[in-house]
Amino acid sequence: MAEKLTYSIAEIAAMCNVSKATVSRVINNNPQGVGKETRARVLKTIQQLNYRPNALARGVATSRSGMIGVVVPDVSNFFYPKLIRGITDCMDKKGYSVIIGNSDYDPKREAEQLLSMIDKRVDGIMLCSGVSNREFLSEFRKYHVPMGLVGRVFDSSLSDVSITGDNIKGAMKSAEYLIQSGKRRIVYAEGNPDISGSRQRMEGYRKAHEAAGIPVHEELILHGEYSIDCGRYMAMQLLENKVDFDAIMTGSDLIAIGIVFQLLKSGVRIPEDIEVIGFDDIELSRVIDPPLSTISKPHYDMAWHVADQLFKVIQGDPVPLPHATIEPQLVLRATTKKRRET
Amino acid sequence: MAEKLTYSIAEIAAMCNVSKATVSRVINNNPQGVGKETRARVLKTIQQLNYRPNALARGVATSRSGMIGVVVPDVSNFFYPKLIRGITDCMDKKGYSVIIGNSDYDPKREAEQLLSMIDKRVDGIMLCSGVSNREFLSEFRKYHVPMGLVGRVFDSSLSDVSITGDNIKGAMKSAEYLIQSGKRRIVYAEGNPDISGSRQRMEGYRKAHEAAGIPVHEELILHGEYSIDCGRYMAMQLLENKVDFDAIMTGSDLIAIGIVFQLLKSGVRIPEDIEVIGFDDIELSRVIDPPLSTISKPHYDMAWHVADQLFKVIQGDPVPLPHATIEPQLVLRATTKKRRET
DNA sequence: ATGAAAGCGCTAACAC
DNA sequence: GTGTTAGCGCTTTCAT
Repeated sequence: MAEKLTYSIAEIAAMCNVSKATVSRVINNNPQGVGKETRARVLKTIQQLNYRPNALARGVATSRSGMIGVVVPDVSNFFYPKLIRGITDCMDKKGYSVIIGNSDYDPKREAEQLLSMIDKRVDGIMLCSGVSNREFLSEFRKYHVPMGLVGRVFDSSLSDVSITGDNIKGAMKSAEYLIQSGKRRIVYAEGNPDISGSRQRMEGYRKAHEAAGIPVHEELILHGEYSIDCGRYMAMQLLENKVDFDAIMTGSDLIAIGIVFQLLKSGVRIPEDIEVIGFDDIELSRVIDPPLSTISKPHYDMAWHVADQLFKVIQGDPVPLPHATIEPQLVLRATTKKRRET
Repeated sequence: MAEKLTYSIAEIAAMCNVSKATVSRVINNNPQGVGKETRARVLKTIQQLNYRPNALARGVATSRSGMIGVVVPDVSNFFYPKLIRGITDCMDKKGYSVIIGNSDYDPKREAEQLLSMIDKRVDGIMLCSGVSNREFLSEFRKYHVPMGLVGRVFDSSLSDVSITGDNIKGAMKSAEYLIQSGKRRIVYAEGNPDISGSRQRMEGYRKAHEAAGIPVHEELILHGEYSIDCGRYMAMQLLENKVDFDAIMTGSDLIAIGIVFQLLKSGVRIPEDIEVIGFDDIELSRVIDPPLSTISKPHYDMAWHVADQLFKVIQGDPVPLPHATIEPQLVLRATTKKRRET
């Protein structure tokens, strides 16, 4: 029946013949300091009027907004939704709202998003696959906002909590597996080489070769972008240029999926002729046909974990292990041959 | 060098020997009322101190938060990220931040998200594939928050702007195409039958049959959930129960994709033996192999459009055509046979 | 061009 | 148990 947008604590107070303080106590479920009977009366008119406390006002009064910011490169990239869900699920449980922003891998946009969140006085920020350089990030720390990083490491001063997959080990596992299977000309297909993760995986690829005492052929190293279409294109190039290769590993499932589809289309049999191993284990990889063998990290859980840690930081609780790195697992599905356990 | 989290307008004012009002004028780029020289001075210390205006305080003063809320069933469902991107891209351009919430198709959770956004005093709400009943929605309208609906229609009083694909026509196109191809036993695989979109598509399926004067076989109508795994299961059931069918249409691409993969795996040839048509045209459908024939709506653009309209509502600008319904297109890819245009 | 002051809706001492 | 009061950081009207 209300004709107003929303009532204020003062109006409620007036209607109940109590002070604003009392109403405040009631809406905050403050057990102390308000009589059973008064509380009931206040509660009732709050109910009737559909009163909703103003979180903004509360925010300026307490300097805690009840919101946290999440910035990702692109919500609509297959990789990020699961991450976001991990964060929102965790924060939901804590009573926090989540503001989201896309950077499109552009440091300038990332900075804008971050700053806009500062303006909103978010209580914490989760930065996923950030592209900012350490100079900016260290500048940014001046705002003293609790900061969680997922998918990227820096010196620990640049974030309060973080988690990251061990890209080097992940890529090594992939390469080692293929090498042990007898492969000697393994294509390595990666996305943007400027991203730290790319460089680390590349390092893993090289290390595995080195350890096995077999040479790396530079012409087998491909760079493009993190997309299925790019994978398709890479596969076409490999075939067209009659490149000599006996296996493929990638820095991203999307690339691997594109490669698999394109190779299959060209009559290459997978895994009989060529084995392919992706990286990331996005949901898509499990549901496509053939299911992709890949390097797996528990994204959802990782994101949840950092969000949970970030919450502790916000609360001022101690966080014993703020910076975790988790070792990815090789998941063998249908794009690699079945073989006995070593 | 700052040791504070953030400065206030008062501090800036003091340091510059001006009043808060002047600083306020400067940070709001108010062209009037502040001398060139004073403005420069204020701007300089703002710069030096990395001052950032407090959007919360601004919000309580102006009763405009600069945020809009978006609620979807599940960010990590393949269907929603593109929608969200359309909204965030549009709102970003307007200078708005976006708060996001998941409902998991649960009216209770949806209500909680909506209410939480009211608390945050969002300037508008975009509800995607909402599951609230009209009672709640009409109750909710009491808060007078500009509301945009995407993917669902109600009487126009329940939202300020909306867009929706014509589910009936979409399903009819699908069914008509198959019928004209000579199919007489078309499986219809749908998700949750309680969702309005499901019912509408079902209606399209029946109407097409009716118009063609061919009977609907109830045993060909399947219900489950909107997922690939469910599609797989449905396909197995069809085969196991030796159901007699000659084509399949679905209410969701995810279901169709699951069906296609499973059928292929069981040796059914697609499209030679069985043709399959999905619904929605999510990105996934284009990139998998075989690419899925489906009913297409431009999600990203639809979302952007409603967001843009919502912005107008917020501004108080007139919105000539607040409620749009767009006709989906049949997109023929590899899960239907090539045939001459009719 | 600039300032003083009231007010937005709430919280948090402190007093009674 | 309840009220008073002084902020929180900003905008905005009205003087000057």
